Amino acid sequence: MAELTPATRDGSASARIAEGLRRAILSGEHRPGERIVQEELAERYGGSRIPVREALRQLESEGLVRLVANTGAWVQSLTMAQCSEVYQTRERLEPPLLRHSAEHLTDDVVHSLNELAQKMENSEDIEEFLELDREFHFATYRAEGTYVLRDLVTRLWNTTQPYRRAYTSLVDSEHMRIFHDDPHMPVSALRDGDLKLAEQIVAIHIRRTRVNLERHPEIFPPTDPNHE
Amino acid sequence: MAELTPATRDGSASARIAEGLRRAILSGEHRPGERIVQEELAERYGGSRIPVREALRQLESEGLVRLVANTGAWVQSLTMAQCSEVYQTRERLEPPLLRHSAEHLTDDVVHSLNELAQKMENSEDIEEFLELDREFHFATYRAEGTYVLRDLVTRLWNTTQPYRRAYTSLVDSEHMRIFHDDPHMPVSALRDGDLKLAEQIVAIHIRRTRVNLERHPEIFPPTDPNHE
DNA sequence: ACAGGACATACTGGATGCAATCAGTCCAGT
DNA sequence: ACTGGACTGATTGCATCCAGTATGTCCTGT
Repeated sequence: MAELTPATRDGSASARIAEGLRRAILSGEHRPGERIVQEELAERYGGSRIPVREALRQLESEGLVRLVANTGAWVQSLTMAQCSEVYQTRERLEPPLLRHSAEHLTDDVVHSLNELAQKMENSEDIEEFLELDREFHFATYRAEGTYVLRDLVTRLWNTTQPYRRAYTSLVDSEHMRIFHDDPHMPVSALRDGDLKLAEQIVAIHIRRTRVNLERHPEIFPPTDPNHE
Repeated sequence: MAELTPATRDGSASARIAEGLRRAILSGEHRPGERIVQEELAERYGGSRIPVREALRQLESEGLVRLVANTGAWVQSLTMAQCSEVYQTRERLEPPLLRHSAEHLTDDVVHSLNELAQKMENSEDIEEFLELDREFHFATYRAEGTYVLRDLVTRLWNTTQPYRRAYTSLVDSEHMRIFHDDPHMPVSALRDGDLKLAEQIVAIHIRRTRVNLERHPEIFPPTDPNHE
């Protein structure tokens, strides 16, 4: 009986730290390129450096943190090319994910999607908007039987979050946001059962965001190619 | 000058252990569901449990290892559904990756692809075949300017490696391998510059493997849904 | 004044040790 | 005989401590 895998739980300290730091990075509290000092984190989360280091390893593997041996940790920063690559990948993955999910979509979810779309339109605060946007997307991707893909997409979202933030605030300051995307559109398509259309809307949305990001190289670090 | 990210190197011990364990899992030395004991690894790689734990965190994030708090680590095992999902994802990602790469393909690479294809046809040993197959694929994916996507595909390959092994030996024992795939086909397509065809060949190859895997549920763990 | 090198500081990497938790075993009670 | 509970061994999680490395500073020599 020793070889069966029990249900997953998570080691308290290191999991807590990983979660907290991930949230801090995604919320913009730490910005790309910023130095992360182990001891500060340890103190902040009330522990020693050991669980901090484990958390950093995990976040490194998720692409949120960059570790250099004997030197330190930094919040990961992407070049424009890398960011584009992530968006191109999303463009490939999210439409089929949406399709999978849509087949199990309940009226409840459609209703809450509508509510979220409404809130997004009315949102004035960028952080709130980003939060709603994320919630909106993952609400549509909440299918049974898709774990791998959803996890993958989540990671892609996470690594590009800082640039989505920068882009949103840019577009926002140009008072362009409302023209760019109407979140009601995909919901209508889903409600009408027009999956093909919904897929296309998602793909176009992702592509447009990428193209617009590529128009703003000033968002990205100057030269540093920082590949592995 | 303190906020610039230096070039990446890797902490010796924990990186070495992660690499070694990854290789051991991929080579089939450790099989899915097998228990991993920290102290054994520490002794094997000549270190303490600290770097072992960091390595385990990393491999967990890569999907090769499964950690349960206060309980232990196991080599990750996938259900058939999860494995199918990975293959469906690969089917989406590898064709465009191939296209990107093909644009930078040199004659040298095409030549070595041909050699690899030849070796694969002549290979009698399953482990050798798996090794060649992997080398073959990643040789075609060696493009400039695609890091994110290649890394992603590598991880997908890694997590399904044990099942690819089981499948190969199954097909092998049925003397079916030669009918299933001719690695010369995609190379010809690439040499002729027919990217569309090459993409299709890759997609079909992945799909066929998935469908065949789905015909052999005995390869996978019996019930255990082990989601996170 | 400037370049090169030695020193000091700060931080990371890793080892050891201890407390906490889990799994399997044995025993008692029914 | 079988179920339930306490116990023990094994293993993980974490904190403290020490060694190694990198960075920034200061000093010396030209």
